[in-house]
Amino acid sequence: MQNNIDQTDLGILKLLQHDASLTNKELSYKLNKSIATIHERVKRLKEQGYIKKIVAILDRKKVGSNLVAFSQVLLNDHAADTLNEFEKEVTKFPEVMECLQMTGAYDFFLRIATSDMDSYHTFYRTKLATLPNITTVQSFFVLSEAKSDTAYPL
Amino acid sequence: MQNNIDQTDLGILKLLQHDASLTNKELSYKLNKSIATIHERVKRLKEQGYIKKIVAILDRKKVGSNLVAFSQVLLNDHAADTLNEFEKEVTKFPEVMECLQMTGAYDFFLRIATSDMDSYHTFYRTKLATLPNITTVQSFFVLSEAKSDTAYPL
DNA sequence: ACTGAAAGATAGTAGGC
DNA sequence: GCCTACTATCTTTCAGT
Repeated sequence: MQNNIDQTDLGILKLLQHDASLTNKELSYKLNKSIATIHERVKRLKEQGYIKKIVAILDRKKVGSNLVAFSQVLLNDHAADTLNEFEKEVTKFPEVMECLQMTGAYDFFLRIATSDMDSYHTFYRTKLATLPNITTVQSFFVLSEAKSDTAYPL
Repeated sequence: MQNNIDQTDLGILKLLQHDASLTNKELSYKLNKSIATIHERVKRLKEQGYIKKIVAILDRKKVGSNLVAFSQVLLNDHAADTLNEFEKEVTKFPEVMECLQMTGAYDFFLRIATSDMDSYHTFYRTKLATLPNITTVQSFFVLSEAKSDTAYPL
């Protein structure tokens, strides 16, 4: 944490990462600052990259992503080029929401959203498994989400 | 996917899940509808729960979450009460961003954000490991994020 | 459903403390 | 760095098609 942000900035970040539809007026009331001050802070937090983006979180089942999988991928070669090439190709698939390189027995964790098991199967056979240098893919499927937050502890 | 949404609604969802700072005016231009129509659609998509919330996505390293872990948890008892109790308690920890019940050898996947390995260790010893009925916890740490999206394929 | 236009609210700017 | 006040822009409502 770079300490060029103060308590007011932190307050703004805490609130906006849970609800970015709050107006500057509402923030100014909650944080006891003027609207102009809040406006200036929020602008700076965006410019300096503390706030990367504002997004709408959708109900995944309502938009057809009924099946979410975590697939752990092991490659047969760990040269930088091989890892980069895998990342470059796998991140192109819209089903792949996340691609994380990890410690442990596998190289990557992928979060994959599809409509059902058939379409996961199709994704696996026609997209994921066609990528070069894959040794093993082990997949787990989400049964339920007791918590699903994008907010970091602040 | 319930089919009470049309191509315009889908267009709105596609755009807003990547950038919710788009104004109705900008959406109306991109989707060739009037501002009032877009306004009405967005309002309905929120009311019907397609859009669950609008959030700011922060730069995790800038706000001190330098270490992200996925911890797989196995419980020693799979009665509904035990599972519910675990979920109820573990989701209270602010470090736990996600708690997903999963298929496979483990019961839960937790996404845990801390500032460094020391503070992960403290979290593990003073919070996670104090919960009852845990048999095994296996943790993997994020090395890099080639893709990290909240947007579902639409 | 969609539109255009009015009314109300918010974002963004400027000047001063 | 913070404020008040002003202007520009956007949201929200509504009568009309």
